[in-house]
Amino acid sequence: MSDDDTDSTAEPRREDRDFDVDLDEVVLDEGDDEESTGLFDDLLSGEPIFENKEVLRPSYTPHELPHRKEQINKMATILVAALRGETPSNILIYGKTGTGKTASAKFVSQELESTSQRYDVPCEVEYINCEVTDTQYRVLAQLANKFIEENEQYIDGRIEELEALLEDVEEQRPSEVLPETEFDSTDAVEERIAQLEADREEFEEVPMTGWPTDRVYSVFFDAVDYHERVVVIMLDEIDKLVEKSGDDTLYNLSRMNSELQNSRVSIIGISNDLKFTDFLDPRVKSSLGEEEIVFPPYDANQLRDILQHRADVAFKSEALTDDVIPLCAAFAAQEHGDARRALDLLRTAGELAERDQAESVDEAHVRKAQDKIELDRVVEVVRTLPTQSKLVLFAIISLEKNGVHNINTGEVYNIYKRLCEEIDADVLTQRRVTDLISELDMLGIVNAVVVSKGRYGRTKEISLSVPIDETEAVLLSDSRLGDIDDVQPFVQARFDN
DNA sequence: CATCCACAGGAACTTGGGGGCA
DNA sequence: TGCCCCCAAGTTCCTGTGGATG
Repeated sequence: MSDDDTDSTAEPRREDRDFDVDLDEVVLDEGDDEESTGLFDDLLSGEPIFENKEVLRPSYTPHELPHRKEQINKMATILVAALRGETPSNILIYGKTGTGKTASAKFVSQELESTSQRYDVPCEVEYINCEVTDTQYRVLAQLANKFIEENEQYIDGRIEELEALLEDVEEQRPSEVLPETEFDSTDAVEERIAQLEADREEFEEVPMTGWPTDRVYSVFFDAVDYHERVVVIMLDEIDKLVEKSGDDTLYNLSRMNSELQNSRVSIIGISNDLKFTDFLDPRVKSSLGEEEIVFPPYDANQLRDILQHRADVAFKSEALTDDVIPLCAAFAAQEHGDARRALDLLRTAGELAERDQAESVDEAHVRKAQDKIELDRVVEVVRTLPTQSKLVLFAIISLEKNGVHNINTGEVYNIYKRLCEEIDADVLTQRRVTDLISELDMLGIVNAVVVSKGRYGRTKEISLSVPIDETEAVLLSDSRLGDIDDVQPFVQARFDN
């Protein structure tokens, strides 16, 4: 469902990053428009490099996950309990971005669900990405709505069965058919159908907001408990949830089992952060961490394997020169063994080669891809920043442009205030601005270190960690910041003081 | 060695906008 | 309509602090 397009285990990456590829492609038609035909012919005639680009996209879930057999088997051994109708232990999965946590977990849960259908054991897996759904209310609401949907399907299924049963009864004698079922008369069957229909009417969709949380919880609880089954709740990026809204959600989920009548709940938590359990209530911690599985980063050799696997499908044969895959693997291995990054790199390199109408992808394309990915990321992050953060960033850039290095909070705040007045924006307090600076730091746009300068106080030393001109251009393209004429006077004023 | 700067950053609170419900 | 809830962003008030300086 909608999960697949939000499955990123990585940093915020709100949209697909292809948006600016289109921009570049538009530029292509400036040069060669002598003929009205030929625009696309040229592009088509070049031997295409890709055979099937889809398998390189982050959203693609492979059928095979090299070098993850051990972890997958461990998950499977824990989860078979569900197929025996028992409650599986809760699982905590650790691993950095791009180590295949989500892919493996999704793979296992797909297998689990399909096996459970074959053996006719009621078992369901629900996936929630806590980076998107990051409050207790939203998690519960989303789960409640999913289970309500499930229940409606379940009821429809039951009603169908029962109606078929009634038909059988009409054809044969009730005494021959009914004894094999739980019913002793056709009336009882009809009653049950009416009951089910009434139940279905009672299900109430949980609204996005408005209800008290405990009401959402009880709707969710009833929905889960409606019929017998084992429910596995998969919480991706669980550390984000704990960070933002505490461990109440996890506490509620983990104590559910003791109150459920018909069903059993088991939780799979997926985390980037090894230490996030430190903030948990000890009870939650012990119940959640019954089983722990660690996904170590891939090393360069493993990455090479993975890339090779996919490249065989993704590219035409001979489309890659020999050093492309090792190089992609090496770059990604430097980024804590991030397979997603490696695949991104390979795909982007291929796209660049395609655009150059090159015969094959070579080392230079990979290096260009490396730069492009980083720049795209920065552009996207900066572009989608809230106005206030943009102003703060702009203040930092202005200082940097005027040769001020090791900028401190006070300086940023002063420039920021002037910028706000200039474009008639609300001026935030310094307290808030320090938070905004910290956020920029976490996004990797600036680098902020707290230093003590003795008598001259304690402050953050801030420096820009992205290309200055490109970033400035992105900021100025914002409709509100576009009005700023020249920053010199502001910064100059600083020196006058 | 104490002092004291210039903030960092935690906690509680407010504001305003999403909504439900009787 | 008035009262309830949830949430993000922001404010107010506050205590804490590393180390050059007097």
